[in-house]
Amino acid sequence: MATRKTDGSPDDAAAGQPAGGRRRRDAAATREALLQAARDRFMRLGYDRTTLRDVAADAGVNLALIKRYFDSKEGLFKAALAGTPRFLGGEFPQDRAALAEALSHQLSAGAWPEFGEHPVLLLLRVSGDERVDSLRRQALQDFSRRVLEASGAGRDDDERLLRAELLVALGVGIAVVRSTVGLQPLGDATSDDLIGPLRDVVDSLLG
Amino acid sequence: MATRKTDGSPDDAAAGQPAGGRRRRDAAATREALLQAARDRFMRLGYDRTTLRDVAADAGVNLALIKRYFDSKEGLFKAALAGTPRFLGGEFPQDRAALAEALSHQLSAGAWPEFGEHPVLLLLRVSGDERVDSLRRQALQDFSRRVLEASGAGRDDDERLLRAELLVALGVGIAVVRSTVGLQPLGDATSDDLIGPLRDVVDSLLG
DNA sequence: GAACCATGTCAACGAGTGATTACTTGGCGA
DNA sequence: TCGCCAAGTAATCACTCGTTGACATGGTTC
Repeated sequence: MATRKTDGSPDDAAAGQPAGGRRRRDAAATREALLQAARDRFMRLGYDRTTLRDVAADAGVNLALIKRYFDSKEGLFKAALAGTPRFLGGEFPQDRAALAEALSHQLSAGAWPEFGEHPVLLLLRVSGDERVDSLRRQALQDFSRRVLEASGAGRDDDERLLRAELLVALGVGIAVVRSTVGLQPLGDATSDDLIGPLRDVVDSLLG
Repeated sequence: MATRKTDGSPDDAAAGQPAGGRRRRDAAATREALLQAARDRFMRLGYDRTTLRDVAADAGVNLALIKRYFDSKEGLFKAALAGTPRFLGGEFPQDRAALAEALSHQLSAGAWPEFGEHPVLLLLRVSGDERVDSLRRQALQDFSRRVLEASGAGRDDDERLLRAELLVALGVGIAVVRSTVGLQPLGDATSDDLIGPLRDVVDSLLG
């Protein structure tokens, strides 16, 4: 279904090759176009429902080039994972107010326009391959660890650890609920809508 | 892969036929065994990675019987969905303390032993078929609506609605995080571990 | 015991998938 | 201009999946 465009239609715009005159043989641009298409598909559909033919079609590129640049579907998935930006930016907020503020922005509708959905969803998709899945788990645990650190919880404080993880779970849940059910008003909530409740939650969990 | 057991090995124990002497031709038991195996697979692996051959093998039943009893994979999925028990029991708790109490039990590790994972996960799996997915969405929205009612929010109060939905998101997030990442200590948290933090969250969101 | 039908078995199909190979083409350096 | 190699193409293979129809068999009814 959707829009198959195996024809040479010039909508490989995603490539990002700067010059106006688009070249035809550009390995870097091809690779990038594939990556972007792959991230989009993997995030929206998950690993299994994403077919390499569709990714190649989205990127306006021949199927066999996926093997050339990423070797396999698994390789493509790994590369897509690796390109996922760090959540909550480079530095984590260091106090509760800033944390709530950051969360309300990161979790608002329409954040991550270049991803369509919240990139954390990429980390939830089961690939079926244990090597890939462990990579996935590792990334999500790293994320949690940073939230823990930001919350000021020591490694030894089990209760505070649990509370920080509940905050992570809330973020994951928001992204999941929004992507799978159009639950309103949460689905379209802006950062202004979220900041109040999130501040309350952060305070009650980590206060 | 896995354990194919097309032979007549007597591990159709799941069937639940009461008498000790297991009968060989028992439509109801066969149907139930298929349902149970299907729920398990769908919940752990999602719709796509669940193959009918594996479900049939788990149930110790011939593949073609799925068509007989459920007509198609979609039919099997629908039946599995329909059998999902209502979350939070028959009556919703009507005050915040009771709600926190109920949530801590429903979301504790090892609840739902007959499902393995929290059944809400079944509602998050995309099937790819729009008719099935709308069923799925409907079920999850019904669930949210009941939480809203329990929270005492009126339909007109958008902020309270949002706050109740955040509570739903938290529950979903806990189930998802636990199923996809073994995040500790959340992964093994008991209802005793959860009750404190959850009480705080419920109060801060709906208080 | 015979007829009959629900239950269960078997083997195969067609579609779609990831993977792979042999081939063609474009563009750059000498 | 001419090789040469990276970039891109087309075709196909091997395999798994859901689905299907023809067939076997048990057990109930008369």
